[in-house]
Amino acid sequence: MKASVKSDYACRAVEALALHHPNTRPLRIEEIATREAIPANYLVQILIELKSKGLIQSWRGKAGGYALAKTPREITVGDVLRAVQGDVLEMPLLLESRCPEEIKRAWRRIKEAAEQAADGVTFEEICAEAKSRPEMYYI
Amino acid sequence: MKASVKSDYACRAVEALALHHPNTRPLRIEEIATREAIPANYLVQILIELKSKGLIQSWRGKAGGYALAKTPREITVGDVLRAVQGDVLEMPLLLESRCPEEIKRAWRRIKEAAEQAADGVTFEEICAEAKSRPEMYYI
DNA sequence: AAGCAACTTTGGCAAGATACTAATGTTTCA
DNA sequence: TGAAACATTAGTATCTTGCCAAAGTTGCTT
Repeated sequence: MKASVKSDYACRAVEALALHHPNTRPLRIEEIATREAIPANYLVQILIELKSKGLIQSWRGKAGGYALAKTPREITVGDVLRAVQGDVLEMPLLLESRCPEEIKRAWRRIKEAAEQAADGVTFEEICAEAKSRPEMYYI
Repeated sequence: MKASVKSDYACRAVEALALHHPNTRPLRIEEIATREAIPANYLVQILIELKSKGLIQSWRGKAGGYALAKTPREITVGDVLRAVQGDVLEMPLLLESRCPEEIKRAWRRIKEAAEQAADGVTFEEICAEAKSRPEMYYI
């Protein structure tokens, strides 16, 4: 089981938007990409997914950009992972009939532990930590 | 983050050996492969890794095969995952300098939760569950 | 000492996933 | 109307996964 770069990018993008919150001016893709050192062309696709899951919203046109669709307190790392990769911990083998039930139970325990941990971290907390670090600049 | 088929095979192989424990006759690759419906040619490589990490032992020659190197109580799902994939939850992005510290902390919390869950499941428990299921046959 | 039955090692490989790039829309606003 | 932004789609190089298979090694048995 390995954490993907994409999931990391998604969390960092949401963090950038959360730090910007509740500023009314939306953040442009390029701004987020630059701040978080994410390839802009890739970030576009991630933002689309986050939007389709209702975590962020966007505006087109001249003064367009992105902003959170909820408060940072209402968004967890688990929400972001589910938006970007379907589930916090994907276990297709839980559907396999050849896997004995007792092994499946062990997998489920690990899956649920990871989910609880991910759902326990809100972006409000993440922002608080970011702001307490003196070397961090935010707007 | 997705659980691999390989990890599942590894757990099922160790379960087969644990159910056989403490019988002195070692289990042959083909026996394990048949019982757990694992491709034998792939299972070979998995067993080698489990052996190199000290979880199982083997004997060559005519009466050769595999057996646990410890008791089922001393082996956890976490041990098997670490043997087969290096870590319960691999997070190469924790080494990335571009990832802010507060996001890394969130990743670590998820990683540690998964590790604790995996380390909390011993193969003694798994065997107990297996033996309590009436449709399960073991020797 | 010969031979066989097992484990061991190595190499290869097809299919899919990952992490992008890029081109071309489409919408909004000045 | 045109520029600036988001949105969509296609392509793609690289890596990983999940295997197969062949050749090698060891130890027991006869």
